[in-house]
Amino acid sequence: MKRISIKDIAKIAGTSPTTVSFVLNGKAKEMRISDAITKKILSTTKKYGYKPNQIAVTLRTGQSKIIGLIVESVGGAFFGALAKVIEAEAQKYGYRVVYCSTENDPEKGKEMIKMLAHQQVDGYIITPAAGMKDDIEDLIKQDKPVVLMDSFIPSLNVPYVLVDNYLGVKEGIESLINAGYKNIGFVTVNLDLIQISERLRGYNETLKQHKIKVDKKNILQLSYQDSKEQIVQKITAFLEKNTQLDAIFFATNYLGTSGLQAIKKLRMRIPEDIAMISFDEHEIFSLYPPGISTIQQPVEEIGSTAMNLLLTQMGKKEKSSNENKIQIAPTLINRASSQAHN
Amino acid sequence: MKRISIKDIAKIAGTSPTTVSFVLNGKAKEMRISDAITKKILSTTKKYGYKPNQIAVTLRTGQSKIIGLIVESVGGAFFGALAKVIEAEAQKYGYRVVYCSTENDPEKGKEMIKMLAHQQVDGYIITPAAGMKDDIEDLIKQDKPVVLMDSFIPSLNVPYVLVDNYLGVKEGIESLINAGYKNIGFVTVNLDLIQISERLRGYNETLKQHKIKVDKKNILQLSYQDSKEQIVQKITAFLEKNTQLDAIFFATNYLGTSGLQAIKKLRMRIPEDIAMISFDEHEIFSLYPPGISTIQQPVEEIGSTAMNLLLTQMGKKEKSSNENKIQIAPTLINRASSQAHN
DNA sequence: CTGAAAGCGCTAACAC
DNA sequence: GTGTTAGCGCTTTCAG
Repeated sequence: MKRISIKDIAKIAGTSPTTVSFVLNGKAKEMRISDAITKKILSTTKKYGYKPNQIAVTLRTGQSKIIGLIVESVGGAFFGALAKVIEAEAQKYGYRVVYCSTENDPEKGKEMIKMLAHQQVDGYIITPAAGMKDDIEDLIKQDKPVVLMDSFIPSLNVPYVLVDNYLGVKEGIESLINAGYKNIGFVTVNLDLIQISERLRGYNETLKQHKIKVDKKNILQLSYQDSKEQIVQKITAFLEKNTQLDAIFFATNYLGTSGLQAIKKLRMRIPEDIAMISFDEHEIFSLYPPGISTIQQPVEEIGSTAMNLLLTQMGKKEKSSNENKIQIAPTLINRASSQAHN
Repeated sequence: MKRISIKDIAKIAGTSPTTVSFVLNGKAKEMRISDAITKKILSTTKKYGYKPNQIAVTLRTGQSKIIGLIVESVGGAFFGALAKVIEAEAQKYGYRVVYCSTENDPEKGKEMIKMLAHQQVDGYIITPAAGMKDDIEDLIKQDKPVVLMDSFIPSLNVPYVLVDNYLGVKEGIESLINAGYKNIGFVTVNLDLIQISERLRGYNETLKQHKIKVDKKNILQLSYQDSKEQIVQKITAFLEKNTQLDAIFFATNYLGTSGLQAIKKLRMRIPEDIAMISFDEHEIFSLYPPGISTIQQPVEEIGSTAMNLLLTQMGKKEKSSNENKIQIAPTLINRASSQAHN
């Protein structure tokens, strides 16, 4: 059973491919095709379940109606929520979305960009890693619409949207300070990404603003290469050594869940022995006793903003603002893990 | 900056598109193209970074080299792990994977199939929902390779791979019985899917095999429509009413995590007040005190098996076995939540 | 050994 | 109002 083509439809309806094409693309009015033939075409396409071959359409028009979404990882709760809102928004404008993950490997990221380019993708939403700069630049040179998300590349003049990482950490640290915690540790990772360095900056500067001396040994910087077990191991050692800590801030949710394991292993109580806040939400944090405070990213807003920036670039949507470098304020979810306990 | 085409390369290398195509597709030897011109072509393609336009290739060859993966949800840990192994396997054979999610909505599932079909996808791996039968049948009629995963449609003769749901529940229930639990509850959902009904069958039959009377009021069947809050609410009520229960089995991981919340709300201790096992792994289960036992699906094996079945159908891989309806045994992860406590 | 040319299914300028 | 036709970029048959 071979697929039916526009020619077949034309033949059956006793007309030409042109007319069929016009009718199907809603240009019947414009081209003043007669009602009779319009109806005839519509009914035969319906009857035979004809749908245009998108590949041919793409080749002919140069428009694939596909948007490429390159994220760090397609596992993960962040991606799940994001995909949903981006897909919904895209659909409104007749676009589809294809997902790719880089697993934080710049090589893989570059490859994904190339692959999407060969597939003639119309626009890109990218969570950029360090090594991807040149490839993103190439896209720009080719006039391909690009939006960066969750991070950005300072030297590149490309629209982006991300959470205000500095502000998020600041709010978290201040809430700990206000609850009476004095020795706040910070666990982060050695990724050379804006969002990570902004979080560290949030920690350092907030402490300074509150006249608290920043002590290097209160900061643990893990390697991205570390396995989950290694991370737990290192956090455990860190907590054992730094008994002066009465609170700890984790810069990402996977650090936070690893931290939870370490704390559990040490049989420390939260927040009595150590208070805790993690960046990024995770189902575990709401469930794990006594409830872990988090800095929640407004995922939906990030997704829809990214999509809007992209659609604007593609000329599908009115510019809603001249701003195209956007930081969105996160929300501090206050659970028991960061409360005072006197 | 327009993209460079095969014609341009031919012109620059002083040859014809044909020759370039042959060289690029590794047919230089076969066609006995001279070494000199082969080298010339290779160097110019490299120099200009030429890559064939996949859209044109697809149109011409009818092969998109893309596999469509339709799953229930692209959030979720199951999907994350699955995507990774499927993508890796696909890449070995020069295929790409595009993901779609149905969110358990048959309408959306049908739409996704159609969409992939218009994109000329070469093969499908589908997690089928009830309403998708006709569309899957259409695919078969069009000789499109299809593999079902995680579930199957009994009336359809299509290769599939899924975990042995019956066996998984059986092992879990037996481990509870062996630990001395007598009144084992079962929480499930009203989805009309093979894997769900098999899990219930596992519960019913295992009890019977151990001469335990199956009591209807020990079974809670939730609606798929229920929100997370409603589910927690209903499980809470169920536990409050059925105080005779000393253990409970959750048929899926989202039921399990909801159950955890209910148990937490009721301040019941695990396993002292109630023992627990959940189908499907989830990060929470390893972390939540005292550790929740689970029936773990061998995600990697399911993914690679599905991929193998598909590649075999597409004639890309030797048949490794004549069996194409495959059930894989799950693993019982024994944590403290299902241990005896006397 | 290499190249000309047809054609995959569709759109759209241009005819009539 | 409707049809003819020329490509989009590529592969592949067939003819040199």
